[in-house]
Amino acid sequence: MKEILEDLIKAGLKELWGIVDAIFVVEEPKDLDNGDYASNVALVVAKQLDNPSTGSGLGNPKEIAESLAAYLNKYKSEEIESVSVAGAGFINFTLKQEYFAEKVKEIIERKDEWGKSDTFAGKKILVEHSSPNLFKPFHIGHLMNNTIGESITRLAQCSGAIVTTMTFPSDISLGVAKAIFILLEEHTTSARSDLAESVEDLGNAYVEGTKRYDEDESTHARIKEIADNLYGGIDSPEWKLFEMCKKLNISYFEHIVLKLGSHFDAYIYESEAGVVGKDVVQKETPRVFTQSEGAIVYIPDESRKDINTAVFINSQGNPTYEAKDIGLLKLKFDRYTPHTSIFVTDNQQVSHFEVVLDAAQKINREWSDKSLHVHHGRMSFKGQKMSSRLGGVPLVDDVLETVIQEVKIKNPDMSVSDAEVIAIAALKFSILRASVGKDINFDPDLSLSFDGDSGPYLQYSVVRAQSVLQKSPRQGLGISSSVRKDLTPVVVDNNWETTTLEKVLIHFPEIVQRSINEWAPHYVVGYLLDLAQSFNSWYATTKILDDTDASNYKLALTAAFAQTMHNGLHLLGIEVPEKM
RNA sequence: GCACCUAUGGUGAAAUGGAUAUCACAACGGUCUUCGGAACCGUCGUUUCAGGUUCGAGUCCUGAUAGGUGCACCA
Repeated sequence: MKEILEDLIKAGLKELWGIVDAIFVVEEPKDLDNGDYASNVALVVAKQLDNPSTGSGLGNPKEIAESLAAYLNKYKSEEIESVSVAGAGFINFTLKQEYFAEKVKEIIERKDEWGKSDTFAGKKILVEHSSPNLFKPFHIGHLMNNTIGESITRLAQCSGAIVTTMTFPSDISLGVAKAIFILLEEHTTSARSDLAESVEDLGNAYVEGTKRYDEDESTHARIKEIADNLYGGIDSPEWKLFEMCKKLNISYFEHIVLKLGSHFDAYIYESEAGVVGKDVVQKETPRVFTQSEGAIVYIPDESRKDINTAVFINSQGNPTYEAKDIGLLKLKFDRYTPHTSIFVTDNQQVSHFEVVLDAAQKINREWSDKSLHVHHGRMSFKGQKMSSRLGGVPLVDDVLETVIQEVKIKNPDMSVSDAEVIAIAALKFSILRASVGKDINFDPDLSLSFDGDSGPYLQYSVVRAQSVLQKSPRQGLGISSSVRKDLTPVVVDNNWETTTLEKVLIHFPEIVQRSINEWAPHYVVGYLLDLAQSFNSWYATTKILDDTDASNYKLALTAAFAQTMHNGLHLLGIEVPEKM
């Protein structure tokens, strides 16, 4: 519809003023009372006509809008009810009820395909997120990263791309050597049968190791020896233990990430990227990198005063984080040849990646041109309910448990899995509602509400709609059912007046498109809130199951709503519970 | 010190240079539910400051103020 309107306007501009190059938009109006689509074309064109070099001085937007609207009314396509002018010179289009009924039918028929775009059809997109620090427990920062990364992954899938998901566990560092030192000393590793508890032991060893290293210099020699053996992959008690811990951590990571709704096609470990990165950096010295004080560094050009010099290989000969990222870039592009390679980290790493990508661009242009760094804010905690371990940062397990308990207070009979689905929705929603990049101050006592703007509010609306559909005497109307034979053809009551719900429904694909263009899930969140609200309002004033109604339109509309909400929530990585 | 990011009702947020700045929470008042009240309807209240660009600025530019983050061998 957007394209139809754009073409119509272009034809009008050409016919009336001979303008062919105007840049204008056709969009969903902020307020749907103003029409179903709106355009700012007159405001834009006014400027152009006012320009002395192009002719007359008739730059009054309102008059232009009137002339154009008259033209459009004359030549409008059959779906358009009317074209009018409002405000400073906006052109508003109102569509006929037949058009909305047609869309409702389309939504029901297309099911999970409704809203899909073809922006990146057939293109390969690689998404990296959730990269854990093995040996450190999965904390609230990881949750934020995972939530945003997963949503971007799903947007990418929705864009028609062939998506590969990847994560980059940090498995090796001096810190890890410190932890291994403690574990070797304590011999506690094999004792625990519970996975979570074992992982907790490793986390504690990490903290303890850092402490011992700082307090007791006599440990340094041994810890350095352990680090060398780990970096070198040299067979030794520490190496065996390291391998075992790594395995344990990865299975724990997979377990928790699966619960959150993510799956990873590929793992590239930091230890692996370090070897590759060191090699690349050495080969590109002195062309790209420079020897300095025993280390190999990258010095940006004069023109890049905003980025810093960084060490890529330290004077010990070990690759730093920077070189590991160079290695990661090489591995990503060699293995997956992506059209776009998205990676998600927090804001603290912005300047780090500016340096890395600036250097990468000189090694292989593709590495920087096709990489996209999505960076999000940090999640901090107020609130009293959360126990915080690990230096004040709450762990995902604890947070999730706390929220599940909250859900159960509200509904004690609920199944564990439904409670978990709702708790995860509440958490993910509170992360995705804000634009990516903003810090979130998460206060579970306040900001994690189950009322109003919240994940459970969205879930509730669709659960209720599904419940109505199931109670209908007609069969097979739900999302999960494969046949909706009683809803097609959609029969509309002659006296039906277009509702806000229908007006909101038709814009879903445009919103999805915008989220893909900007890799910004929060547009979907905002839209789904509008959608749920208009359904709830409509629901409150309408009897859907109505024996006196010969048409099936109200059921069809309910099904179309449920489908759209379902598809939208999927993009956010939120599932719909059976009951709530 | 240098660089980057942020500033919107009491609180948390939204807004593609466009229409009367949109939601929710909180507060106050209402719906009295049999298709699910985790709902619906209403009241209250907002763009840090000073300039500038523009027909039009929360949005762009300059400066100030406040906060956050990063700056050589950690990740």
